[in-house]
Amino acid sequence: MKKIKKSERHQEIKKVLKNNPFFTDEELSEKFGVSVQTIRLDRMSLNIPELRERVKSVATKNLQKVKSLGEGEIVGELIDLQLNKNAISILQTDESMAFSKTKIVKGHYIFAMAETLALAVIESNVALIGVANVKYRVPVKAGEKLVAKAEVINKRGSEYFVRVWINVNNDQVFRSKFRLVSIDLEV
Amino acid sequence: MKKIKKSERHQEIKKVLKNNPFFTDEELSEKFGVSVQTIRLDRMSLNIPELRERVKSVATKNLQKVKSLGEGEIVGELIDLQLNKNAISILQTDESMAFSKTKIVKGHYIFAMAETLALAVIESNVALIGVANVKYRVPVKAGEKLVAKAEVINKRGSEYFVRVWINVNNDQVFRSKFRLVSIDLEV
DNA sequence: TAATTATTAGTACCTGCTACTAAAACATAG
DNA sequence: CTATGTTTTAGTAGCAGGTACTAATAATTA
Repeated sequence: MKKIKKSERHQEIKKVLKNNPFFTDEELSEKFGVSVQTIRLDRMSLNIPELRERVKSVATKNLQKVKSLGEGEIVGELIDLQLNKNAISILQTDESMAFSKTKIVKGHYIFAMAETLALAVIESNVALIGVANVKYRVPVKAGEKLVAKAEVINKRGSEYFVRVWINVNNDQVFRSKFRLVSIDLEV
Repeated sequence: MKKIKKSERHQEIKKVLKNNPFFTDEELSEKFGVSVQTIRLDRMSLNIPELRERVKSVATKNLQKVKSLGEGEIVGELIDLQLNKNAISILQTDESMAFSKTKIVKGHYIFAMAETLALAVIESNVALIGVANVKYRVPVKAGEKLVAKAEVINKRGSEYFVRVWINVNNDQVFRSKFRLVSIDLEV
């Protein structure tokens, strides 16, 4: 490790911790060939919290994200539901859902929103077995608020057909038709 | 807090820490009206690591998850790529991707796999603007290994058409056609 | 009632810090 | 070259949230 200047080391520390927040001060001090105290001073002036706080923050941030895709949850916020008839959900998009260069929301977020709403509108345990007429009409930009509407359009035995539209300000950005079937549970 | 038995407390502790791993032993001891040492013994016999380890594990797990859906990454493992021609990826599914009751893999994982492979096969920066002929043919069970194949079937100006199939043991479980357009970047 | 199981108490030690004081090393200007 | 300021290093005390251990006390059960 060749000797580098304070300002340079500061940049490096920020970079290193950005893509791996799990280094202790001691490990960093070895990495940069300076004392632990120097690393502490560096963190102070860069307003970087201690290891345990960094780890905690990563843990809590992503726990929220995972939970929103978890058991029984729907992607977005369910604001209206008439079982076996129709449902409405909204989803506030942000940059974490988008490609960082283009700021265009990744398609599977939109799809997940539609899918989970389609599942939510049916009361029983269903599995998605078919999707038809899917169309992404215009790209969604990070920050736009999506409104999804689901409508059960047909039921044949244990098979349901659900249509889902997603709009931004009344402009349709997505639409599709889902085919769902009830699943019998053996517990 | 009424007095409960050891076994009952054990179940409760597991449950509590499952949906919030951020409690200290002291907080748990207050919650259950027992001493800190009892909580420690409980954790020992349940093989539950200490707070800091729990936090760290949540953090690393979710950091991986975020990274695997991050910049330029594809869902699954890219095993073959001929730019602008075709690509193959594989994805080992597990229970974390499935509905816990039915063990059926959630549709958006499959969709994300197809979408990211379609994006990967095109060299430039593209946005997904259309999907057609999507079909989930049979449900995928947790544990099954998905093989996705993408093929560029047409190119009109900045617009690409990519077909993606996903198979489990040569049985097709998904197929679709993506429409992608190049994006001009202003940095 | 005795034996067993569960709970509590207490001590020493650990990691990865914070907060602080003070000395040493280095750089730069006059 | 010396004085001044900046940067780095050293060292101490204390904290949170533990581990690992010993030992005593309470509650259950045979």
